[in-house]
Amino acid sequence: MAKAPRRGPYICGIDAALDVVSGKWKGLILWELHAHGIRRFAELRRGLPGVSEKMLTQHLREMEEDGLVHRKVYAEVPPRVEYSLTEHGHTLNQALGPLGAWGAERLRREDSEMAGVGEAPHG
Amino acid sequence: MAKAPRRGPYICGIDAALDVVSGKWKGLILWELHAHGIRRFAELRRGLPGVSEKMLTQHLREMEEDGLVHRKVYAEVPPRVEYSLTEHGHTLNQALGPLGAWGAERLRREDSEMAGVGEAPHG
DNA sequence: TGAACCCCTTACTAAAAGGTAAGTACCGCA
DNA sequence: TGCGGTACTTACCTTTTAGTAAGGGGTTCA
Repeated sequence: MAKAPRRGPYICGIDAALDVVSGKWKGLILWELHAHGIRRFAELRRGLPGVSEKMLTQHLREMEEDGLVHRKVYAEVPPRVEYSLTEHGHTLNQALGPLGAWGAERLRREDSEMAGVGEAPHG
Repeated sequence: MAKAPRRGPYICGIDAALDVVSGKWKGLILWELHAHGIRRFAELRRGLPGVSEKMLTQHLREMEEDGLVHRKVYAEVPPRVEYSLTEHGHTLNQALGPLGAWGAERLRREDSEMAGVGEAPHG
């Protein structure tokens, strides 16, 4: 395997949690799965504009190892695989709520600054 | 500069927030600053076992650009620089609270699994 | 004189993350 | 026969992140 240099000795909970969600698409995957309950591979791919199949598989596998997503394979042809959040995945999503709100507010702030550029608040 | 490929077009708030805290030591820096209020460069370095000066400077600068930390330089000799959280830094820290709790619980779970390996909970 | 401390900066290198493109194996449709 | 769809895997390459090591310009301490 030679993979997974992650999962180092964590210094605190933030460390451990950030490790699990760091990855370009993991936050979005979590969100998609939360919003739709169950998604198939191709559905996730379409829901994540710009993701490559490699990255999607890779992230999904890591999240499965981390106990965040459940992967159900149907022994059919053509193949069918369904992804959904485990209970830990759900609680993680809830824990990410405040962070998402903070980020959204930050985006709003940036927009405001954008609009206000050039205006010197001379007072 | 040729730096900062970050700050890409974010898809959602989680994205925007994770971008700001992703970095090996940023979570810890946030925590240190939150716990102590004001810290000098060398104090932070001592508080983050294993961090290099380069990374510390780099992270601090990025967090300053992101409006999370305040950097106060005293025109003294020897130089003195004090770091503290801005208001956005404080709110970010609060938003990270639930995530930290989730991570801490995850660590506890891992410990339990470690201890419980080999025991089949047969019922 | 020399050493340590202060807060960095720079150059070089290694490792990790991510992107591109192609291949796999089987199906239904035209 | 060829195309598109299913869910991946593999190889190769680039970008990003992190680590190592050294220097710099001034101070106080021994």
